[in-house]
Amino acid sequence: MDFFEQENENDFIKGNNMNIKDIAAKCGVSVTTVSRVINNHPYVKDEVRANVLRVMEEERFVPHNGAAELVRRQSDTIGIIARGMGNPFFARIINYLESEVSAIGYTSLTKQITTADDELREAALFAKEKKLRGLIFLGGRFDWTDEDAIILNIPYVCCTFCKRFGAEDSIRISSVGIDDKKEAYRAVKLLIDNGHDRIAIVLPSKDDHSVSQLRYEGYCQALRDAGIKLDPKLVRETGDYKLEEAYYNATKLVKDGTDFTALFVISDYMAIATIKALSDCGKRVPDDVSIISIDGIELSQYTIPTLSTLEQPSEAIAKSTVNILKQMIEEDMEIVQVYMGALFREGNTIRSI
Amino acid sequence: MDFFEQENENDFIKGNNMNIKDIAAKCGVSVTTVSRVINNHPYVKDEVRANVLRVMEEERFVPHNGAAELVRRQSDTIGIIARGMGNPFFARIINYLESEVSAIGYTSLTKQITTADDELREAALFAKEKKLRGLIFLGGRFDWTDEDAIILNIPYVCCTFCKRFGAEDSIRISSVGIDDKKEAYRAVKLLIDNGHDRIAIVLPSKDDHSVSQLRYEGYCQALRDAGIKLDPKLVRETGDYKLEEAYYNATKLVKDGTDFTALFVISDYMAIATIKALSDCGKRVPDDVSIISIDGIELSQYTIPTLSTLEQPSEAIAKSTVNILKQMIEEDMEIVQVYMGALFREGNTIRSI
DNA sequence: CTGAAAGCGCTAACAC
DNA sequence: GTGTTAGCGCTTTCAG
Repeated sequence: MDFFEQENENDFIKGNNMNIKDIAAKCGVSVTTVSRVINNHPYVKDEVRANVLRVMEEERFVPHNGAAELVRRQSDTIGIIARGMGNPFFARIINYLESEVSAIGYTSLTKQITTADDELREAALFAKEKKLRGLIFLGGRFDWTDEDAIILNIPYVCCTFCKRFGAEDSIRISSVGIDDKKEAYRAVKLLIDNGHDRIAIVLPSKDDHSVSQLRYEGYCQALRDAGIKLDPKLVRETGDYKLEEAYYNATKLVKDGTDFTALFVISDYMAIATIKALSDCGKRVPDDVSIISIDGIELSQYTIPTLSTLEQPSEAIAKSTVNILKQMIEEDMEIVQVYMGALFREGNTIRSI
Repeated sequence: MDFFEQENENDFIKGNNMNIKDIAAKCGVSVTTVSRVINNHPYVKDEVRANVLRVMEEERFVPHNGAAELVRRQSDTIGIIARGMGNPFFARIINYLESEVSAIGYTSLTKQITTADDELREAALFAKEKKLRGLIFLGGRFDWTDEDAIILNIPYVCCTFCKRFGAEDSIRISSVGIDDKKEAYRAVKLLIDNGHDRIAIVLPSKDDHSVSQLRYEGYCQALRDAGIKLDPKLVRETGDYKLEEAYYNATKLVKDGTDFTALFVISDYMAIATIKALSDCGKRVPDDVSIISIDGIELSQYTIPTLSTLEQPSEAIAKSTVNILKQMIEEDMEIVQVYMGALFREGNTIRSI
């Protein structure tokens, strides 16, 4: 007994880098048996199983998953490719995605990429290097063709961005998210219904093949349907999703002397900077300028005044994304597109005129 | 020629899951040689190397790193254990850490854990399972003893939290961050120097063994040194780092009718909710209440009014963290503690009285 | 400069 | 129920 304790103590201290073989030896069984208990296979006598389990616990043994994956020639890992974690909306979605992935019994690996990276190429490398089973794209741009996508030989789902530009008719991708164009339409219509017709928009780009473009289309459509002529001076492109640029462009919008009474900002995050910019320019929200945006991040409830926004059902989106991917992996499910509705969260940034 | 093209096309389409052996065959060399060019070893004739490289490119071959790690019995991966990515401060630090890790030639794997998780246990599992070379703890609590830490048999450094509670005299951990107590002291002193002596504090906890506790100590010390008696009614513990709780507690502070003219909030993120709460209670910042906090997140520049805060040099902290870990891994460097100074970013939330 | 062969830690037939 | 054995894809001696 003393002997055993001593031995354990030593293993403990030296970091105990044992392998399945050592455990087998210690238990007086074969590696197969140990492997069986690790993987919860049947056909192991209860007492043997119990003993192996006990020894593994004692030795603080953790199997080397990588070796197992090598044999199985497949991992149980799902990759998440995220463009920009700076925006709290994405930070939150990533959280939901990760916990959902683990809930369905897979492991997740998140890779952040920058705007400059070629997401398809990065994804393909990531997938091959880590032998991923599936891929989730978050906040991407969509300018690839079926041809391009062929380098991804595993299932993938686009999260929070849907429509593909270019080959509109043959959309061969799965996606989950809100209908960006529709919700943007709804946001702008809300402003119009409140009597506004000089409605500016602050967005990264009109044609970057991301949600920004879709939301812009919604903006245009809403104006058109209301018989309001689109005034280019009211469209402000920031080039990216940064607060700094949003602030700068909103400031410029005011300084340019362009007349406007309402503002649609592409995302809550950027709206925060916009509100600040207006305030610094001496414009009151909503007395002088009404604001609405999309996303519904937690912070939108803490701006002054509280932001009126269309909230994305982020948890539901994440859950659905992961489940679809799971079905694509396990049951060869077909491509599907899921559109979820946003929820209007009324704040105090819209005034009727 | 036609034949080759056809062949390539097929590989391309079928996902081209080749291995080093296939490449070797295609090049008419041995796997060793291919391995050599993959790992940039010398002693490969230039033209052979060029040919192998070309074929790998053509086949879009990506070596299976996992198999290599298995042989080397070591990965080149550094793990990042993050408690709470919701706070933009952490989101940003993680970004810096990840890019710094890749800059020194390692790969990073980030694992998010919740407040409830036992970070040490999670870390130990993570380390063994992924055969990590080193570990970075972010935003953790520090209530472990040397005994506990023994289960980590790899180097690790704590990022943005330093001091350990409990065994104060034998600090056997590396850490990089600001001196939380000192900077909190500085923040509160700033309020005092502006004539305030009824200074409230909103913080997660007075004794949770996290930065919250350290910053609370700084608060107490500053009051003490100024001869101001600590009033328990001015101390508001939220229990966590959430906006909701910060809002609730700040509101309650006002509703309770406690007299105070200034407020020290433990983090910028929570300060945002606090400003909102005060505003909703009809208190003007800084006219009725002055506010200061610590962190210096980007958003702090977009609150109304602009938050006065002590900015953590997050990029420098991340760089230093990674470099220290690198030296610990590669050169068996000793434990070190690095304290960096925060920078006062003057906003408009402090008023002299 | 190049290759053959021996594993890394683990799983999965296949035999007993 | 249990053990033997042949690899998974790669690196690394050790001989040429």
